[in-house]
Amino acid sequence: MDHHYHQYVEFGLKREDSIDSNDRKGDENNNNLDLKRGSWTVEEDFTLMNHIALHGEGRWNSLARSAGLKRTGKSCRLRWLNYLRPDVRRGNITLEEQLLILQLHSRWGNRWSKIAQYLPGRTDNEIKNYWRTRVQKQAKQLKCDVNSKEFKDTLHYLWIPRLVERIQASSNSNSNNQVNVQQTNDNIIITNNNNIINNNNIVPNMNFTQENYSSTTTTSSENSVGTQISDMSDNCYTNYPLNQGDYGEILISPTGDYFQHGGIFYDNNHHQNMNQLFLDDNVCDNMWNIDDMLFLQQQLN
DNA sequence: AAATGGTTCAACCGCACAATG
DNA sequence: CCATTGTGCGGTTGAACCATT
Repeated sequence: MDHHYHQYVEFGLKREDSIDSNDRKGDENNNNLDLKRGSWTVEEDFTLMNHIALHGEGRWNSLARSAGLKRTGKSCRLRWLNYLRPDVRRGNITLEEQLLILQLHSRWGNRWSKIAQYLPGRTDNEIKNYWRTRVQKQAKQLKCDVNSKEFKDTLHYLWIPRLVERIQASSNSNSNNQVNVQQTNDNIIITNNNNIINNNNIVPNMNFTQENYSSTTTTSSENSVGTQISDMSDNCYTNYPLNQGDYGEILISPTGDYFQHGGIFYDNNHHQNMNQLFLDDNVCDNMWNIDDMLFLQQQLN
């Protein structure tokens, strides 16, 4: 079970790092000695959400000041974009998302924000973390550099086909959206009904040979490199220690129509996206279907 | 039960660039 | 132009969590 809100554990400073030079400049007229760092509290989150709901986002330094937050503008921006923003998706990275990340990274490298543009609701930070904690970890276990040809081959010939296989397998359990995967000498073609996805449109230099692809589709996670490739999709993002109720009980009215903090009530009809932040777990699963992949293909063309 | 080591991910930093005046 | 301020990005950190001993 995934939850939208993680835990709040600290109400004080965790870090006493020096302040970013730009932030220092930006806050010279403020009292930067009061600047707070470290984890955001529930109160701070609602102050920020309140302020943005009323005044919009942007101009983060002045926003931080006028909202009364003892934070840098940068910190407010980051908190909003990576966490509080209503359309931030949380929870498991789906198979389709994993496939996209691998493909787009092979095309653009560490252009996290660019990659994130193609994964709605995912932040560059989250994708970067996924890459570092999952993909780089695999490279480490294979005892090869993440940028080496050896590892890239492993990605292309083993990992990605395995993902495609799993996507196909999961689609087979849904008879309304069956996916077929065919391979040519040059690329993989994913189809559902009359639609076609040609992976060459996504990653021009990613080719799969018949031999490589067929071998991986029949040997599951075993592979010819001699090292076990763990199944990334099974162990990611499983630890969300705080129940959503721990947060929601504070905020959501018994009817679910309003939530409130500090005496300010929010009309669910006008801020339903914010409530969705706490309530909607269902959105997270199967968001990317084959039609979305087709849409992506069109966008990339 | 306690210690230790590994993992995760939110938050930070420094820098580059854009916008503004 | 130049200086200042604001924004965005990629890399890095470290507290909390988890697994193992």
